Amino acid sequence: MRLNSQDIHTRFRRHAVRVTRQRAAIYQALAETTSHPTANELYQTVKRQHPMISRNTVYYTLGVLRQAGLVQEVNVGHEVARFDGNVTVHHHLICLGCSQIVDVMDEALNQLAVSDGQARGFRILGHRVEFHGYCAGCQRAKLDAPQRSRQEH
Amino acid sequence: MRLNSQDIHTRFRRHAVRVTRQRAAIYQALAETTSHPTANELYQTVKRQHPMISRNTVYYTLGVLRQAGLVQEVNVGHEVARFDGNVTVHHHLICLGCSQIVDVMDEALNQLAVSDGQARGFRILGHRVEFHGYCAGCQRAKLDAPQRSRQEH
DNA sequence: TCTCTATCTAGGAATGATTCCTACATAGCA
DNA sequence: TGCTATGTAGGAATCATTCCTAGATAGAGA
Repeated sequence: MRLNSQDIHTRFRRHAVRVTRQRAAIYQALAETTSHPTANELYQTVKRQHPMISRNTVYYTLGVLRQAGLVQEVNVGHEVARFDGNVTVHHHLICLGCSQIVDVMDEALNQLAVSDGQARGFRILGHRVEFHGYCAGCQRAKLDAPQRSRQEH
Repeated sequence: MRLNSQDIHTRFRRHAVRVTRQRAAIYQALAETTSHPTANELYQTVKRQHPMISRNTVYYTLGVLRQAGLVQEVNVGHEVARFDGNVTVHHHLICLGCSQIVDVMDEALNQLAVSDGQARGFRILGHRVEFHGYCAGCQRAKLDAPQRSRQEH
């Protein structure tokens, strides 16, 4: 989703986040994609408009935006951290073949709870569901390739 | 759960995993705890009986055991990888304060599915639910401490 | 039980994501 | 508009994990 700079300014200030060109560009890059880019991918994208931007700024900014709740971090296995501009409650479908992450919005999944007997005194604030499998493309690719373990991730 | 070396031998061979003292010790260490230790914690534990063991062997062995399905890897946020000797289907309760991970066994959680409309052609093999919150200890600690963001992980 | 070989182990080096440090730049309050 | 707390760039540091390699060993087969 393309955002204009006024939108970004308003959102940032509402969360008490200082607005800089670099931050706006990073947030914009994240808002424009439904893939879940890594910090490095965002760095590469933003560098096209801001050739001087530092990788460090990208990391720092993602930390700021995450703490402000403007951005979400998604982690799959021990892979590199990925980021998601969609901060509504949602879940993920993860391809074990190509590591792509697809958003799943499903009200039923938002209602899950742990029985009191198993909660062990935890105060639960939220939950996240990850579905693991193979996307359509990787299923086709696997027809020719040898079987690999399901535990590979 | 304390396992004798015959049990371990049988399990390993059933999964075509070569048995060595180092591997048995690592697997034993994992079977004896319900916490979810990191590779380094396992290294420290095993080193007490095998002072010459290399950290590399721990990593390599955990990889072998994981591929064989004898061990599960659990990842929370972008934190260090943790391991779980419980390979039955189960889910996790994660403390945002102290990062402890507690197992949740709940048949209802094992039955989740994604609606066809959202599955986007994925063939789903499994799923995992993570509940995030604060354990009893951290709730008490927070009564005195200043509030921290829920997004911190 | 013995031999042989594929696989394991130890340990050091390499990798790569992320964080730390610091001097200069700037957003935005007053 | 000026001032100051905060952000940025960029280089160095950290640290989990992986790679590489020479010597050790599990276990299949004789």
